Amino acid sequence: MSVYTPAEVVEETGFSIDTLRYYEKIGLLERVGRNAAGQRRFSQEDIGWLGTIKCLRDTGMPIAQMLRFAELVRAGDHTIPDRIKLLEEHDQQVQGQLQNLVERQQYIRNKISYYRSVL
Amino acid sequence: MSVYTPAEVVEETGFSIDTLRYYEKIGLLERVGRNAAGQRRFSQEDIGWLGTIKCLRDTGMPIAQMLRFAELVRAGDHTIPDRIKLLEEHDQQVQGQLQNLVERQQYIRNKISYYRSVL
DNA sequence: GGTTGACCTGGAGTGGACTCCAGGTCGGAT
DNA sequence: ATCCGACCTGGAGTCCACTCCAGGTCAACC
Repeated sequence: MSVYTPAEVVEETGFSIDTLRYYEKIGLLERVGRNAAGQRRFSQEDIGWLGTIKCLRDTGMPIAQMLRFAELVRAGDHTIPDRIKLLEEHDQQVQGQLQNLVERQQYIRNKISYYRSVL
Repeated sequence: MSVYTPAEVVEETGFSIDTLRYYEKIGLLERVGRNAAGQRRFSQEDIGWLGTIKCLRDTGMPIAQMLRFAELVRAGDHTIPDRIKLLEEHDQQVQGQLQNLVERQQYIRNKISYYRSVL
């Protein structure tokens, strides 16, 4: 049952230590365990959860919604249908981002082509 | 040579009137023409530029960089190579976003599948 | 036994991009 | 005439997601 120091978690997750503390403060991360000196020692589970958080965050989910998701996770297995719903909505949202991005990228590329053509 | 009222531009571009004023204030939009009463009357060119702005903004370009681009455009045709460079860098950046999004989406979908499997 | 360096806390500050507000001007409809 | 709605200005306020700071603890290496 390995534990991780803050520095290791920073290394592994890409979150800054300030962000980790912030996430704990707002309850996105449940109270992390401490050693005798009061320093954080993250569990394997924490790391896993942070991976999920990172994925949701990097796909543009606002913190408020991640908090809702965190609450569902904590509330137990009976919330799984709600979690599916939340993730599916987010997936739709990501799908929209993707479509939008592809379209816009085309516009940018056309613009570049145009610029090239007038050189 | 048609002109557009603020309300029409809001309608056409999707920017709010406050955002339009803000963009003009910071110089992202060149001083827009006014009628006798001092009200804005946007030109066809303004609309075109706003389309470009919208595309760049919606693909995540920060305002500071859009400002640099605006300056290049204003500086004349000799900056076209620089504009190409800027847009290509941005295109790369968009490409990165896309790849990232696709990967993360897979993770989310796997998570959904997992949740479905435990129901 | 003194100096690092990694960590702690609560709370303040930052940056980016808007968004809102008070107080005012027009021109047209009732 | 007056009322309304669309617009104006300069400047203040908001929101989000961090990020930084001051002042402190602890363990370990030299």
